[in-house]
Amino acid sequence: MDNRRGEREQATEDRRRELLEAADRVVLRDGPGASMNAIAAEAGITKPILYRHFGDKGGLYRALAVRHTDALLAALRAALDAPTGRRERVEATLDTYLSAIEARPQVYRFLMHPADGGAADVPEPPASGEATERDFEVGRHSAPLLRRLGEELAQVIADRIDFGPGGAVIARAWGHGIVGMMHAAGDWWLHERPCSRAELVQSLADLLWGRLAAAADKAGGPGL
Amino acid sequence: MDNRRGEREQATEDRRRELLEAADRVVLRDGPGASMNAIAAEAGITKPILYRHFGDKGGLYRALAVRHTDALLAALRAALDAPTGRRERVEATLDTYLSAIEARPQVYRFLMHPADGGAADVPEPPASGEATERDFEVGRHSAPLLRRLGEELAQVIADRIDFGPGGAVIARAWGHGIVGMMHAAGDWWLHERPCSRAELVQSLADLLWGRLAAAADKAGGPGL
DNA sequence: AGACTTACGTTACCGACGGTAACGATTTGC
DNA sequence: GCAAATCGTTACCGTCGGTAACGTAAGTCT
Repeated sequence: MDNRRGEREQATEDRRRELLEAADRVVLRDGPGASMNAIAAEAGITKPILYRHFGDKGGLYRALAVRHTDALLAALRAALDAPTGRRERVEATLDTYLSAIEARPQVYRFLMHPADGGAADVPEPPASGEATERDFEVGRHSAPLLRRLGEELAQVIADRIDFGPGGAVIARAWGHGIVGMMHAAGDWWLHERPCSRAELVQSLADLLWGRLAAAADKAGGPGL
Repeated sequence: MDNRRGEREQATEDRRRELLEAADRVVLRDGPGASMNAIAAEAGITKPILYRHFGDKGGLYRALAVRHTDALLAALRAALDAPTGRRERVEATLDTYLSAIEARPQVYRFLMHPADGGAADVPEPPASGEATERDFEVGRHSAPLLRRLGEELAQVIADRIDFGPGGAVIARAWGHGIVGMMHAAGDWWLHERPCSRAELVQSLADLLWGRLAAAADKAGGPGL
């Protein structure tokens, strides 16, 4: 029985995995606007099973997001924990993040970007009208993801940098701020590719290193 | 005739305004999940009129967003153009942004935050199921808004700071990065209110001023 | 004045979506 | 062999964004 029970649980977990992989495929193919029907079809089953496994669409998405996020978080943590100087660590972390979103832009867009129709050939539901454009409700969850990253970074900062009293709040402000900077700059960069990854890393690290304060005013500028 | 024509145009523009105000009311009341039907009802008309005026939901949203965004942009530009020192200007800009989102959090959430149900009493469509949770497709447009802010700031930076050659790209990276920082930190702050506005402004300005590079390691920390 | 255009407004509808109820199979345990 | 639980289905609901078709009042032309 325990045996049986264990086998069952194992089986359902395997099933879950399988469904998640199918969902992954569909989301990567159809973009964030993938419908539950489409996912079910890809998995070779029908909707109610999906709902039995994940409750609702948000549940499925959450499971999907956790999968992808954990890998990214692990990579970032590794970069953050490298035994090098602070500047090198910051650069490595930025580069790790940018590498990740560069390597799997569709995953990135799915996780972070509310909507964009990351599909190659079918940006919108094939025929009929033109834009049912149901999102995957990604927006509902992308913020939590960024928050998670921000809190994580805040923790690292608080652990390593000695602010005075009340430093915890500063560390959190910095954590969220830096994550937001990375996110926004990365999003822009991924979209326009105006420079190499290394150049962006340098620019952002320079910004974080106070180059804004140190930079000279423009010659012919308005004076200040 | 020209007279007539002018009157007509004026009338339709007034109508547009009126509809936008109604939409505004509904969005502020029902949160970003407001439906076209609800907006039409609030305006005392029916859907097709909305569609004739704004094309589709995105059009309505865009018109709504422009209204609110322009004011914010103007305020930010004023702060950015103040005849003070750079640090003061940065602080003033941050403070202006935070003041804006603090003063009208619902508007902010509508513009920037994909979904959250900013409503006070009716977070989700009253009866029936529980979560139809159609967003206002805000996610589709919040990115453009942030992009716009980022480009705007990039322009200011490029105008005022003298990078070497290739400086335009650096300025844009900084512009988007800083806007992202402001956005993420502001979002976190608005949500948790962990400190006063002034404190957050100081923390972020310090971050931008290179305090990360200058800060001392923690005493008992892992060494670096 | 009476026909004609033009804009405004309506009702009624479409297809797709998220989500669920109700009903078969098929395996499991006694 | 037989009940129970599990896996899967079909068929459906309500809501949504969006549109076609139709009516109506007002200004325009002859």
